[in-house]
Amino acid sequence: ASMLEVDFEKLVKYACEGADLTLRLYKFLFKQMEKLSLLQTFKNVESPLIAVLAKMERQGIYVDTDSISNLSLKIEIKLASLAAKIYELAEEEFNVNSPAQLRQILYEKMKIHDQLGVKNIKKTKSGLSTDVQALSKLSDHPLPCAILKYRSLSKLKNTYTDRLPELVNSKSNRIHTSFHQTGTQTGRLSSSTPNLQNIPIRTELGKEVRKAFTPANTDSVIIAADYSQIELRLLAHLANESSLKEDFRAGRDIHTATAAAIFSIPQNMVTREQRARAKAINFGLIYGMGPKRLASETGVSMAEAKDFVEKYFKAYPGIKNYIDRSIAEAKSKEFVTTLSGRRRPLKEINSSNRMMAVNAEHIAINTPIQGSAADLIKLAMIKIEKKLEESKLHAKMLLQVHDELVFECPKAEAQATRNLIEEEMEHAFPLEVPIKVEVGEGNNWLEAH
DNA sequence: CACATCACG
DNA sequence: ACGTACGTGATGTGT
Repeated sequence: ASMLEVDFEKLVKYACEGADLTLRLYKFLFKQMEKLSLLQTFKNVESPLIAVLAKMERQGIYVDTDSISNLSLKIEIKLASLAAKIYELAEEEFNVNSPAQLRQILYEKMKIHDQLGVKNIKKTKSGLSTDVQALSKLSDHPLPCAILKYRSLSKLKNTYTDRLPELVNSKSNRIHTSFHQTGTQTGRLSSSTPNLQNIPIRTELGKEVRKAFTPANTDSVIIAADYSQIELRLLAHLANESSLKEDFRAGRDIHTATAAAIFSIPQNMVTREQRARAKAINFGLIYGMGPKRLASETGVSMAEAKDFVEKYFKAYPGIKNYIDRSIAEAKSKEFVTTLSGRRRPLKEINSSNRMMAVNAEHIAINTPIQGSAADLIKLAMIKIEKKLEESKLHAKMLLQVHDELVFECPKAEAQATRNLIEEEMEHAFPLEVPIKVEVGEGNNWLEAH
């Protein structure tokens, strides 16, 4: 029933109750925020962000449903022929989407892991895993190989190409996501119905999906602006690490610079493999990695991985110091904080359960970095929205994807808009390291990168 | 509703 | 001997 049909007396009671409870909640929660020193984050970041997000949700993003429906048809044909091939190889028909049935076929009926002599298949609670990591080890056999292709196609079709056209609003002809400010442990946003923060980009067919996100008319373009290495830059700032800061100030390729430092060689002598290993270390650090995971990521022995980490900490002593300080501080306070003062409780860090305590240590390293990056882009969003309004430019902010902002903008204003976005993102918050933003434009979201 | 899987940063 | 990095949301299966 519509609100207008409800009995007036009942409506009055309902509305007053809503107002009363909201006020009481406000008073209660305000005191809580005050106690936890969260007022700064609330006033400077979360509160002004509300209107920005509301505007983005209401604005929506245009999707070329014709091209995406075509993609669905294409995938459907490929899926049908892959399914036929899978049934032939398995010598029976079964539900390929069922991990349970798949496990039975691969490991019990055909024993493909034994055939190929593959040992280290990881287990889930219910038995041997059939996830992408496991099947990749078996991909010399045509059946797991076909299943991998089937999986990636059905994911693309079921989650994106079939679903997105259904979610186009018939009044606006656009897709309207919901952004959530309170859904994550770190201060990042999340996005749902649909989640527009996990639109494919890594595979060829995935890129086709991203190409369907276009301006609504030919007079406009999509602008995408990405923070470059934002988490490592924040690490350099938070840890106050001189060498890492200097690498960024000099505009060096950070993974190459790290490789040069670890292997004690000039930058121009760094091989692709050395750079890849340095990248894995840089990446792993942000997560609070251990040498075991590093060894498996880079394909070296445990001893070598330990050696890398040791050399890394020698090259960047500030990082080692920062990690030790962060964990010690987290243990004494039982919470960690970000640039804006956002906090994440971390009682588990003093747990007598070693697994839980170690996990909490990883969180203690990662959350200030990930959360500060979230603070930074939120501040940038608030400033950009304000500046766009003041400058009478017509660009619309459409999406935020953690280190990226997406806009739709009249072609005639594209250059001025790009300049504005870059300036505000790079100077959202003063840091000890330069912040770099890569801005691009195009006729779709993929081209804009 | 739990689980396994996989899309993204 | 064991497990084996941080943060999300959507889907299909199976109970």
